[in-house]
Amino acid sequence: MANNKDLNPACTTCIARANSVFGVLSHEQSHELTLHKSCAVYKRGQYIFNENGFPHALYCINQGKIKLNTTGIDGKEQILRLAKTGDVIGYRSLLSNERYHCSAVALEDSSVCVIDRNYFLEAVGNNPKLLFEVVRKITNDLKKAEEHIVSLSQKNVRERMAEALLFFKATFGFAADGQTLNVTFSREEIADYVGTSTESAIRLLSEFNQDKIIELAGKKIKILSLPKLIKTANIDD
Amino acid sequence: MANNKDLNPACTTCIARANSVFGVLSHEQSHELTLHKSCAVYKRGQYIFNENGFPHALYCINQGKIKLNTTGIDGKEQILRLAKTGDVIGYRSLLSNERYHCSAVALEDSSVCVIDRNYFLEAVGNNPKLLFEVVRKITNDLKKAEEHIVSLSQKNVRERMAEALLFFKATFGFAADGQTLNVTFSREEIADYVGTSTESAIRLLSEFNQDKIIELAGKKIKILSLPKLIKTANIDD
DNA sequence: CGCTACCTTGACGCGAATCAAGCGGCGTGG
DNA sequence: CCACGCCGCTTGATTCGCGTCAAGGTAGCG
Repeated sequence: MANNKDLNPACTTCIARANSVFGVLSHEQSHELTLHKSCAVYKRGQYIFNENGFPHALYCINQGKIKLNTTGIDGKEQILRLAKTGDVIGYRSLLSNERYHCSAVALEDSSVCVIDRNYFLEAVGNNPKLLFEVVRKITNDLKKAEEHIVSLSQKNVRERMAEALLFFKATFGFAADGQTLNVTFSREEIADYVGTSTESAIRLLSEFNQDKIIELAGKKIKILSLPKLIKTANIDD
Repeated sequence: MANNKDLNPACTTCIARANSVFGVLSHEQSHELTLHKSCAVYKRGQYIFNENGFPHALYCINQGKIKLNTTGIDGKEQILRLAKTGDVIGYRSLLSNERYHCSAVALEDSSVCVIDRNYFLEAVGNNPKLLFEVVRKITNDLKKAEEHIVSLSQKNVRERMAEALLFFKATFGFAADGQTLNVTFSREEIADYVGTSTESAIRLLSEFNQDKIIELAGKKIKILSLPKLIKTANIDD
């Protein structure tokens, strides 16, 4: 499924851990965590886990970007969440003890730590602080999902496209130039987040380009005017 | 805000508790819970809590039906979740320690137990079983929200209306006749769940009525053919 | 160098929102 | 007790956003 590199970075010195839910672990606990995980590398497009599969592990992104998506009508994909370095994925299904209801796919070559299921469940059972961290993550996911519901219900595609770009920026930030989104999607993937057709996504992006809101260079998207983008997204109050 | 009735039912003998997250409490713990809550009655349309307010309590529905909704563009409402007897509401904001991002409104006259915030937070901190119950609830909310996202993205209004009726049935069940939905909404409320205009909701309901999928009698909705409804909802696999 | 996958643009048609008008029931007050 | 007014429901006409189909163009890769 994925190339298993020899290197297995230690959680104690992992830069990603600080921003992750495991930031609350003591040095000793981090060391123990290292003993119960292994690290794997996934190339762009490879699956970390699969819709309908049983969860056997928790995944912590050591370095990279992941999308969580699900297959809807006629095989059309819907991107539900995005994850970056330091994020964990797969906790929802682990905690609810269900099959995955979405798949995790690498958006770029990524190295991901695979944490043993039973170890994780024991760890959260014994460490309320850690469990609360995970709970905070899930409540945040729920909040974002419900905001997405309102957008899909009440906004038009143009507004949702602007929102999507703002969401990508909030999640992955900018590249070194401080303007270009630090992530690349195919047009279809953007459509899969916005909830529209690929053609409409393309049309809107090139409209934004003409309106000098963004600047396109292949898959690179440079945001020229954040205020214009916010206004286009019709974000109130 | 609400008429505070004198009666304060004991959690130890509460029928609703069995189906609620508090089902895992011991007799003694239930008794302690009784000491940290009070019961209030809300009439149809009254607010239990309000968007943007600070959470001071957890609410457990002793008897009744509640909708959780949020205000979007131009004041248009979006129904995000529904709750019935035995359900708790307000846990998301309590656990994430944020303001409410939606309001809770009584769909019918309801009696609701108000559980002290600090007591609840202590209780889940000391009782991993209870916390896991709440986590299971949130993960389920997240799953349903994400399914709703896919529907809003990929299905047309007709399919979503059929899904909505199925969802109402799954949540509140049937009345004594085994066919009529055990809940009544205004046409506008139905539209607020489906994510459409009131007029479209009305048109679709009367189409379903003509197609003998449902039968309308005022706000009562009788489901004549569950299979037809499922087919109309275009539920795959 | 050619194939494939992705991107782009145009034309067309339908679904559904919006606007507008009328109906019916219910509560209130004269 | 009836009249009035308000609110929710219903239906029709019109408009237009956006999805779909179709036809290239382009870039990366074997």
